[in-house]
Amino acid sequence: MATGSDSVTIHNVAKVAGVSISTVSRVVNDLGRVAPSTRRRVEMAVRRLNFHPNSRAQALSRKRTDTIGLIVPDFDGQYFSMLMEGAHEKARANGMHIMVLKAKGTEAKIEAVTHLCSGGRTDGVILMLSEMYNEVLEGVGNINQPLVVLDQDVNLWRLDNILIDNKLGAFEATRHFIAAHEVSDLFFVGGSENNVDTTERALGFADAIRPMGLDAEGRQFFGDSYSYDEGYRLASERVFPLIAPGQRYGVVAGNDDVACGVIDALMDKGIEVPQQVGVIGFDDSYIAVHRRLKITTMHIPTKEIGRVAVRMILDRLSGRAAEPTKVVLKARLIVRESCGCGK
Amino acid sequence: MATGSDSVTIHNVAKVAGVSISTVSRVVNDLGRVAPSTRRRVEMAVRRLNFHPNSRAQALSRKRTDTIGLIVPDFDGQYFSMLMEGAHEKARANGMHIMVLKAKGTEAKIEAVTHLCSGGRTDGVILMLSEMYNEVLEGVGNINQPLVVLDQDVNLWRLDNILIDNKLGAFEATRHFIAAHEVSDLFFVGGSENNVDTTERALGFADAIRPMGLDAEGRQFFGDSYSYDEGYRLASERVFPLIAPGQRYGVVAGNDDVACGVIDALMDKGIEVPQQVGVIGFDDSYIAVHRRLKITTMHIPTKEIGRVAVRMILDRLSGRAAEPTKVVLKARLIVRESCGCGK
DNA sequence: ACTGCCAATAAAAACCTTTTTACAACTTTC
DNA sequence: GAAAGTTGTAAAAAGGTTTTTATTGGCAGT
Repeated sequence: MATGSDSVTIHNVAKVAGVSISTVSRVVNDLGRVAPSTRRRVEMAVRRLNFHPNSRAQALSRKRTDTIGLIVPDFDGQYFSMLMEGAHEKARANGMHIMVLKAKGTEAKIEAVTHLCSGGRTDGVILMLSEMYNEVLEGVGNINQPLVVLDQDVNLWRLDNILIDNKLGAFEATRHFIAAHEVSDLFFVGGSENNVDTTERALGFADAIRPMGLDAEGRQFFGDSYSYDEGYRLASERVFPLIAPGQRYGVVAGNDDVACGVIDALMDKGIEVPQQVGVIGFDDSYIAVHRRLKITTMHIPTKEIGRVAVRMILDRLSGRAAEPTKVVLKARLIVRESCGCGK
Repeated sequence: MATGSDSVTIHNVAKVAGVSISTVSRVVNDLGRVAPSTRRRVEMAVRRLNFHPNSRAQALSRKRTDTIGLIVPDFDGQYFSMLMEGAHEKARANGMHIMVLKAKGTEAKIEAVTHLCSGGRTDGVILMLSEMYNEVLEGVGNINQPLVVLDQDVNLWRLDNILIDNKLGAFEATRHFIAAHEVSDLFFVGGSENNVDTTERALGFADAIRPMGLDAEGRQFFGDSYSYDEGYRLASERVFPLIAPGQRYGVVAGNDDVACGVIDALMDKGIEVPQQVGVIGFDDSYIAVHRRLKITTMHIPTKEIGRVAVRMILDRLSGRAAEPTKVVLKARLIVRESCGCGK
């Protein structure tokens, strides 16, 4: 059906319709006044020639690419998928596209942002930042495009910013053990102590157990990373020795991977999970519902992060937003089985 | 450090260096002959002004965007992440970018391809196709860009094509039960019977059990979809009644999700997995190693698919490739615990 | 009937490169 | 020492839009 062979330009349409190219442009973009009869003739020509405006020329002329850059440290995991989902949805709904770049480490991130912004490859950039944000943002320097930073509080930099309230999330997870299960003691098993998420979550945990007269000291265990193996190791070596028979305990894990490791380690040691020790994870990742024991976890509204990030860029592009905005999203407790509820 | 305020053009550089813009272009792109002294002056000016060629203008002039479109039906799951990983890696290594589009359903896919190709938003497109490929490819019509189709054999369409040998994969999985475990009977639990992957895998399964004198009839069970719940249901209702005590069985599942469902269902019925019934999954997804019983599964080289897809587009763009190419990649058995090995 | 205004459209400028063509100023070559 | 080739650079064209400015014809007001 389509006539193949590309490159039918606005000039061709103009010639066929017997008008000037500016008239074609006005018809196609639906602006300015055009006589109904002229409009009809142009539309006819557009259809007949199967004209599609050359987006490269449009980009040059309009000084924008209708593209938003999304820079992430990694493609795997629930987080990226959901972020992508939200960002893509919002972007497409506004005629924009998403260009994805992976950048791990400070240097790579600086390079990625610069690469996208400098030549005007994008109209705005969403940057997922983990540690070392100061170095990255310094390296990026004055950017000429809207930049939204995810996951790190970059207050000082006067940038749009989206955060998850990790502290509150961990607080609520811990509170669930205290309020809904009669635990006598609680533990936090995290990822790396250098990871900001972990430290915030640990803080929320500490806040929640304090009213019980418990001190965080000796109840928080950190490892190398957010991983199944670290969870397994920490639970075997640190948590297990503290479990006394006849008592009920709660473990708040740094994320779902760690939670899985913790559960399996305790089970391997002969502890009954969740009857004797309940476990709550973090992130509500895919694995939380794909195990025999469904994991109670804190859901992070990652899709919403993606949506909001794109909205922020759109707002800034359209001049709607004036001041840098910080949006803090709440994590939500999803009660399943591993805490001891239900089953 | 960067002077902010964008829009320093090649003209500015030319003026500062005291040369013409064509000379600047030749220096920046490192082509043609330029006197060493001139080169030095230009490079100096470039650095001083912090000049970055406007990529929009480049795109218009060069008639390419250095962007490859990646159209997928879904963002979640291992498959997308790994595909992205491979495609991004190969693309960036060749100065190209990846623009991601989600399109579910025939109409949406046609629209996505057309949208990307027609206005020259991309230089080539990778299209992940599930069912109904004829409708999609017909709707797309004559395209003016390299198009690589994944996962569906589109031989007739004279397009570049990447496939996984599902039949062989299932054959090997089944053979493993026969060769390494002394099973007396085997079952295949798949997703939907309309899914091409499923039917191919079922075929491989049938081929493998035939030499044992077993017939596929009554040994293959299909459900609505590739899901945990379907696996659980089919295992409870169809497989479990066929299990006799004292015998050893093997189940080849349509994918890892289904495998998980099968395992949990059988365990819930009191069957010993993997001692009495071994299970092998498909896809080597994340969940395969994040359960208590590690799942033996067929690894699909998804990252490689991404790499090869980009390479194909690059080859076609550079005119290296002449004829449409079909690449068939093999799935690989990853032996873990659920088949009965190891543990 | 003339000025002034408005609607509809055309013409031209701008966007910023890359690439082709043109042109000097030197080197060779015979 | 003139014709032919080389080298380094400038000028101009091309790429396809959008947007601004100009132009035309028709019509109302006086």
